[in-house]
Amino acid sequence: MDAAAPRTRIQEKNRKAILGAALNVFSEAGFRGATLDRIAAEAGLSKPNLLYYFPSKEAIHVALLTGLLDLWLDPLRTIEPAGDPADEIVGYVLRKLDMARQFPRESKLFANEIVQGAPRIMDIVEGPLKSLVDEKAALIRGWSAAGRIADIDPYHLIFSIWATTQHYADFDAQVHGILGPGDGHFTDAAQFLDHLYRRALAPG
Amino acid sequence: MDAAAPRTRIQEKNRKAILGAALNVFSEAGFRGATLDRIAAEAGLSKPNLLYYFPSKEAIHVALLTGLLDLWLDPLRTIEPAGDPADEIVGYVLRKLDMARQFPRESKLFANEIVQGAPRIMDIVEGPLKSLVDEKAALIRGWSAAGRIADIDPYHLIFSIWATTQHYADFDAQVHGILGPGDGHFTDAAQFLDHLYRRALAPG
Amino acid sequence: MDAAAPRTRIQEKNRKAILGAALNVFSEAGFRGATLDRIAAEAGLSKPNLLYYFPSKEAIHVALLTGLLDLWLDPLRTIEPAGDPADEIVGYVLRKLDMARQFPRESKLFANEIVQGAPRIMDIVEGPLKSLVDEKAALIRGWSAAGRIADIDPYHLIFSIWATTQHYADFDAQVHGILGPGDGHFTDAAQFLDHLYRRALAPG
Amino acid sequence: MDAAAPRTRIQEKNRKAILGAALNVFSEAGFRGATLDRIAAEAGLSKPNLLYYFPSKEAIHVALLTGLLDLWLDPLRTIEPAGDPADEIVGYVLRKLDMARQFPRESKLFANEIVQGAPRIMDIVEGPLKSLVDEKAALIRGWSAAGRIADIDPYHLIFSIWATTQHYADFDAQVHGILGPGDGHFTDAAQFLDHLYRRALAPG
DNA sequence: GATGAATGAGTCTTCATTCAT
DNA sequence: CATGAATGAAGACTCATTCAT
Repeated sequence: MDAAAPRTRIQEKNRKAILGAALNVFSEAGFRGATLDRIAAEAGLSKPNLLYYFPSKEAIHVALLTGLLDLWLDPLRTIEPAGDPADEIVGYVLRKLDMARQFPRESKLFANEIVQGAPRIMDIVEGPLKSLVDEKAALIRGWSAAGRIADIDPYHLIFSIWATTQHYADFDAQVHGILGPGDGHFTDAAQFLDHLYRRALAPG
Repeated sequence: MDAAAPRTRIQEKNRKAILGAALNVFSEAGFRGATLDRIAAEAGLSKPNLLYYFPSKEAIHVALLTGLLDLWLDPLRTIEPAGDPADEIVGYVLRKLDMARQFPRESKLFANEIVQGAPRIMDIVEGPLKSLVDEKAALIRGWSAAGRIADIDPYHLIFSIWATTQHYADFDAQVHGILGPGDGHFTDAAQFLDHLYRRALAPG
Repeated sequence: MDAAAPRTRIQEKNRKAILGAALNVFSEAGFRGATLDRIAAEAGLSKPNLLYYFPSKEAIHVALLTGLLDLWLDPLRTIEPAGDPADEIVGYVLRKLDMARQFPRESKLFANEIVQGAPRIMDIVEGPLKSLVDEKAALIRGWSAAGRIADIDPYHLIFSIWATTQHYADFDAQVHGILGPGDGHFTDAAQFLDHLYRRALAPG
Repeated sequence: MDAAAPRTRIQEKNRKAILGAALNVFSEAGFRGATLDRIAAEAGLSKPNLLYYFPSKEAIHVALLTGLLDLWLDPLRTIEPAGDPADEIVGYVLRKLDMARQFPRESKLFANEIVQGAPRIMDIVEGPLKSLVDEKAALIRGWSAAGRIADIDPYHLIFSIWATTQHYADFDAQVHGILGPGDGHFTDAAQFLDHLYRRALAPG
C-alpha cells in the first residue's frame, strides 16, 4: 500500500529492520556520516542483503524521510478551523513538543537533512509542506483578522513553534549539557511554551 | 599554544584563509561531508600545507568552533543587570536574530555539530556555555522574583530564543522553500519575535 | 549429455529462451560485461532458475558458442570440389556476407570471444575448425595446382574472406559511423567483394 | 604538449607506466574485463596512486585510445595523390599489415572498443576518422574516374583493407590455432594481400 | 614553509552463485 | 521446476594522512 509494497513476511520484517536501523544511524550521524556497514550491522543483515531490499544508501534515506512525512506533518494537520483559536494553536505546540520527546530520532533525521540544504527533500518542502503551511497560515490569519487572536504573522508563528519544540530533540546534546540528563525538563518546557504562546495569541 | 603564538605574517594570513575556507565547507557539508581537498582548494593552499598549520581535519574543526565561541556568546553576555529587563531580553533576541542573518555559516556550523551530539565541543557546552547560561538565568530569575518580568523559566526562555532566531540560519532551506527566496522575511521575523517576547515577559 | 537429453517441452523451451537472451546480451556486452540478471530478465526467468538449466555463466556461454558452431561453419562446408572453383569461392564469400547481415549477433559473439584470446573455445579452434579449414585449403590448393584458379595461399584467402565479411557485423558501429545508418551498404559490399575475389582468383 | 601536460619526471614516467600496463590489460581483457588492480600491479603502483594520475578507469581508457589515435590513422594519411595509385594503396595495405604485427595490442584495443559499439570513441569515429576516410575515398574515386585504377567502391576498399590486415592482430588466437605459433605467416599474408589488391586495382 | 607523490583504510556497489522452501 | 532470500568476493573510487624533498 506504500511506495513499493512488500509482499512476503520476511520482506516486511527486513524492510522494517533496515528502516529502523537506518533511522538510528542517519539521525545520529547524518547522511554522509552514516555507513551501510553500520546500518546492516544494526539491522542484523549483511551489507549485500541490505542492498537486496534497497537499491542504494540514498534510497534508504529517501524511503525513511518519505515514510515519516505523514507522522511529521500530522500535528499541524490537526489544527481545526472549528476549535478555539488559541487552544488549537497551543494544542499544536504541545503535541509537537510531545513528538520531540517521543520521536527525537525522527526529528534529528529531518534536522540533519534540512541543515544541509534539504538536497533530497526539497520537492517535499516546496510541495506538500508549503501547501499545508499555506493552508494553516490562511486559517490563522483569518483568526487574526476576526480579532479572535492577536495580529501576528502566521508563518513566523509556525516557524517559531517548529523551532522551539524541535529544539529539544535536535539539540538535546546542548540541552542536556546545560540542564543535566533525563527528560524531566519537558514538563518545564511545556509550561514555558504554554505561557509563551498563550500570551502571544491573546487578542488585543 | 592553541590559537595563540602565530609567528609570521604569512602564517597568520594562512591560518585565517584556512579557517575561512573551513567555515564555508564545514557549515555547508557538515564535518563528515567536508573534505580537506575542498578546504585546501578554497584556501588556496596545498593539502599537506594545510596540515602543516593544523594537525588534522578535526583540529581545524575544533579551532573553528572555539575561535567562534566568543562571537557566538557575546550577545548573551550583553544582557546587563542594570538595564530594563524586558528591553535587555528583547534586545538580546534581536541581536541574535541579526546574527542569524549576518553569520548564517557560523550558526550552521554549531547546528551541525550539536545535532550530531556535539562530540567535539561537549566540554565547552558543559563548561563555559553552561556557566554563562547559569549566570544569566540567575539574573533573569532575579528579575522574575522581583516582579519586574513575568514568572517564567529562564532556561527555557533562553532555549526558545536560541531556537527561534537560529532557525532562520540553520533551516534556511526550509524557510526559503516556504516563503520564497531573499531575506526580506527577517524584518517580519523581528517584528513577530518582538511581539512574542514582549508579551511573554510583561509582568503580572 | 550436453546439448542432448532435454526432457520436457518446457525444458526445451526455457533452454531456448535462455540461449536466445544470452545471445543478445553476450554479443552486445561481451562475456564480462554480460550479467546473469540481464539474461534472466530477457529470458523471462528468475536467476536461480537460469542456473537450474545451466550450471554457470560460463556454461551458458560455451553452450551458446558450441551450439552456433555448425551454423557458423556451414557456409565453408558448402564449398564443393565438384563445382566451378571461382564460383564456389565467391559463392562462399557472398553467403558469408549474407550471414553477417542476418546474424550479426552470432558474429559478434565469436568476435568477442576470439579477440580476447578464445579462452573458452580454443579446443574447437584447434580441433574441428582447423580440420575443416585444412580440408578446404587442400581443395583450394588443388585447384591452384591444376591451374583452375590463380596461385594463392588458401589459408590467407580464407582468413581474408572471414575478415572482409564479418567486418560488417563485428565492427558495424564503425561502418555506420562512416557510412551512416541502415544496411543498404551490404549491396555495395557484395559488389565490391565479388569484384575483389573474382579478380584475385582468375587464373594466370 | 598532449592533453594534460605532465610536468615532472616522475609524473611522466608513471603516466607512461600506467598507459603501458593499461594497454596490456585493456587489449587483452576489454574494458569491462580489465581491473584497476591488474593495471596497478603491472604498472608497479598502488591502486590509489593510479587514481592520483588518472581520475577513473574510464579516463585511462580514453587517454589510451586518443593517445593512440594518430598512430592508428597515420598509415591512411600517407596515401598521396601524387603517387602511383596502385602503389599508394598496396603500400597502405602493407604498412597496415606491418602495424598489425608490430602493434597487435593497440589493434585489439580498438577492436574491443568497436565490437562493443564504440561507446567511448563514437565521436572520434564520426568526426576525425570519417573525415579522413571521406578525403581518401574521394581521392581513390578520382583515380577510378580517371581510369588509373579499376572502378571500385573506395569505402568498401578501405573497410576490406582494415579487415584483412587487422585480422592478424585482432583474431590472432584463431590464426595461430589454425596455422600454429610464430609470426612467419605475416610474410605469406603480405604476399597474398599484395596479390589480392594488385589484381583488384588493375584498371580495365 | 611548501608541495608532489603515495597509501591504508574505508565506502558504496555489483555479481555469480548458493540456500531454503 | 521455480523463486525469494542471502552472501562472499571483488571492484571502482574516496579521503585523511604521511613521506620525501
